[in-house]
Amino acid sequence: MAVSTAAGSAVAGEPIAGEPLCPQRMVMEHLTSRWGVMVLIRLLERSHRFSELRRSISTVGRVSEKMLAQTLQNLERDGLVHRDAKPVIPPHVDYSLTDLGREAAEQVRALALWTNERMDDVQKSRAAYDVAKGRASGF
Amino acid sequence: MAVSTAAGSAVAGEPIAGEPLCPQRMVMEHLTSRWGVMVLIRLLERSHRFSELRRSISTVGRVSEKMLAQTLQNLERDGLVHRDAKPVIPPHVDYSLTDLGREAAEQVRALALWTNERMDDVQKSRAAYDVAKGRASGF
DNA sequence: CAGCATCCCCGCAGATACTG
DNA sequence: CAGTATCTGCGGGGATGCTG
Repeated sequence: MAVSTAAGSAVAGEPIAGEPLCPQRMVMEHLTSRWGVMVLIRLLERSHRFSELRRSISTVGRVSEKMLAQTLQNLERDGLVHRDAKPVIPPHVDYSLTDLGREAAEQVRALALWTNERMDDVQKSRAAYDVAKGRASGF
Repeated sequence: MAVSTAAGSAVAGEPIAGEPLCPQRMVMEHLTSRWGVMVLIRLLERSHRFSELRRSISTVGRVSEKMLAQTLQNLERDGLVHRDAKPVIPPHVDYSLTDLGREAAEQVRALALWTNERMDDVQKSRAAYDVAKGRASGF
């Protein structure tokens, strides 16, 4: 495990760090992230509390609190989600879409719906592709 | 090749591996991946050759050949992109959208266009959020 | 209940080299 | 030209523990 020598970078003439992504790409990432999609779609129906969202989404896959919180923060920062924290004990926080967020959510939902509708075609295409490439699933 | 040392796992009672993502999520990933979006939008105009795509996309950020190839393979496997390899020297490969891919590309483009249109609002929201949180960008 | 801080694994993706 | 193969780093994201 040759730990020493910073090695990497090799020739190096410029920073090794990947470019920071243009701002629009970042919005897209937030909108289409694994849980961003689900959050937006759920909030399109009605506002939800934190753990309400979590349970609701759990039908599709487990969300860690961390990732849900992060997702919500990203969306809030982008002005897509409104966070209403009521100063009571125990804490009660409602999340809802802003007008901007509603627009975004409609787009995202359209894409998600299309994906669901066309899933069969995609699956068939995948199977055909795999067979053609000899990557049999059964072997 | 992904040796994946099962090692550690510490407490673990169940597999450490993250769940494999439902098939629909995988399609979404391909469609909205960093380069997937660009590829679909470019191919919506007209068919492109490999390096044509690469150059065209490079206005937005550098794509490694590896990632472009991978992106195209994913989209091809999902039946969204058609690959036409002409048996000549030097090689000549044309990529174009299938009917299914065209539908997908329209959805993705709509989302991308919305993002561009609303970018100003998002940026303002971000700035306001950062100020409110004390994360001043200048200070 | 709704988070934040910390630790740590493993898989995405860039760089480099080689091929038909 | 249009890819493949191989190595490696870095950071996304899960698990756990603590707080208001």
